[in-house]
Amino acid sequence: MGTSSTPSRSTRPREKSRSRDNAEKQELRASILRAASEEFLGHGYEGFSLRRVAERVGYTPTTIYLYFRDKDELLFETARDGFVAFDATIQAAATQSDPRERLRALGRAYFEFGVNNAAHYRLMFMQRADFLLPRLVGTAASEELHAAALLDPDSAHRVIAQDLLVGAVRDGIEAGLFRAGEPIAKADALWAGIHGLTALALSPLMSPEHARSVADELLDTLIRGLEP
Amino acid sequence: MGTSSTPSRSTRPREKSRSRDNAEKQELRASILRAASEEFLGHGYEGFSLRRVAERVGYTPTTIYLYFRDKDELLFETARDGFVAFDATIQAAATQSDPRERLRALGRAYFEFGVNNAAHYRLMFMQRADFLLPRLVGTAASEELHAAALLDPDSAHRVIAQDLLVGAVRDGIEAGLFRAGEPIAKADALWAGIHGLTALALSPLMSPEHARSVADELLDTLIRGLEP
DNA sequence: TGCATTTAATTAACACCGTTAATTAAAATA
DNA sequence: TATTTTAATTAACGGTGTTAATTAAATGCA
Repeated sequence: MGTSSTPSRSTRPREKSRSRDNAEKQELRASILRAASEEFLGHGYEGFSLRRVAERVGYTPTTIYLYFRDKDELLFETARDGFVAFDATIQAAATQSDPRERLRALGRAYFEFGVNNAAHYRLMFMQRADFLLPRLVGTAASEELHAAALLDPDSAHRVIAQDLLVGAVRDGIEAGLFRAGEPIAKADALWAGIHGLTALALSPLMSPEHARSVADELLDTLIRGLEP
Repeated sequence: MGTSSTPSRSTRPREKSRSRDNAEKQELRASILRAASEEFLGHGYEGFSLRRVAERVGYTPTTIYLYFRDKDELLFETARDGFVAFDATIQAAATQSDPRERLRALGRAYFEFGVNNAAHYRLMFMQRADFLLPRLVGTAASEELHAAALLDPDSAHRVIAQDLLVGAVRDGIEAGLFRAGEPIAKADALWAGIHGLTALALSPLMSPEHARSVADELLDTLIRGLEP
C-alpha cells in the first residue's frame, strides 16, 4: 500500500460493465432516499433515525453506509427535494413587473412555502442552514463567492432567491419607486422580516393563521418603508 | 400491593425539620444547575448531555433525577437565566419617550441580546420556543391568556416584551406619528422582522457584522413604513 | 467449466444517550 | 438501640450513530 501506481496492466475501473448492477445500486439508493424522506417528513429533524430508515427499506443499518457517507449526507440528500421545491415556488412568484407587487408576491410565496413545507423549511433555514453555502452574505469576498455559489447547484437556491429580491429592490430604486441606498442591505432586511415571520409561524409562539394576517401587515410596512 | 390507596406514602411534606438537609439539597441542586449551565453554554442545545452534567458535578447520572424530573426540566431550569437576562435587557431599552426612537431602541436591544447570548436566544426563541407559554399570540381567548400569562412567571417575559412593543406602537398611533391600525399586528410585524434578522445573524447564512448593519436598515424601513 | 476475486450485505461490537428499577449506605427518628 | 426515612448508588433496558470483521453472492478470468 506504499505505492500509488496501478499494479495490473489492464485498468481495473472498467468503463463498461456497469449497466445492470449499477442500475440496481441506483435503484436501492433511490429507495433508501424515498424511505428517508418519509422518515424525515414523519419524525422531523430531531427524530430522524438512520436505523429506522434502514428498517423501513428492509436492510440493516450498516447497509446505508454503502450508499451514503453518514447520517448527515443521507439527510442532506433528502433535503434536496426541499431545495428544488423552494426554488420553483420562489421563481414562479417573481412574475409581476411592478417592483412593489413583485416584492409582495415574493414575500407571500416565501411565507407560504414555509408554512406548507414546514419540515423542509425548518431544516433548510433554521436547523441546518449550513446545508446552504455558509457565510455568503456579508463576507469580504462576497462577489466571488456569489459567482461560485451560482455554479454550485447546492447553494444556487438561496442565491437565486436572494438575486430575485435584490433585483426587485434595484428595479424599484431605478424606477424611482424606492429611496436610494444599498440594494443588498434592503433586500436582506426584507428577507429577514419574512423569514422571521415564517419562523414564528412554525413555532408555538404564533399560529399560522395569525401569522398570515401579520404577513400582509409586514409586507405593507416594509414596502411602504422603502418608498421615498 | 394490590391496593392503590396511599396508606404510608413517604411524600409527606413535613412543614418543620427542613433546616439542615433542605439547605444542603438546595445547594446541590444549585451546583447541578451551575454545571448544567456550563454544559449548555459549551455544547449548545443539541450537545447538551445529562450524563456529562452529572459527571461534571461529580455524581452519577441517576442522581440528577432526585433533583429534576428529567432532562427537559433540567434544561428548562437552566434556561431561566436567559429569560431574566432577556427581560432586563428589553426593559432597560424602553426608556425613550418618542415612540419611533423607543421602537428603534427596543429593536436594537433585542438584536444585541440575541447576538450576545446566542445559546440562550436560540433555545428560547428557536429551538425550544415551547418553554414560553405556547400559542398565546393570535389565539381566540387571547385576552384571558394574556392576563394569565402575566401571572405565570415563566411566560411573563415575552408578554412583557410584547407589551412594550405594542405600547410603543399604540403611543405612536395616538400621537399621530403612525398610521392607524391594529397595534398588535403591527407590533408582531416588528417582532417578526427583528427576530428574523437575529435568527439569521445566529446562522451561517449571515455574519453578525453584516446583520448589524442590516438591523439599522430594517428598523429604519419598518418605522418609516409605520408612518402616515 | 472451475477457481479466484471483487462486491454486497451481514453480524458483532463500541461508545454514547436518557431513563427506570433495585439496592446499598448513611442519616434521622422512635 | 432499633427502625425508618433519605440519598446515592449499581445494574439494566432500549435507543442512537458508527467502525471493523465476516459471510455469501456475483463477477472475471484461465
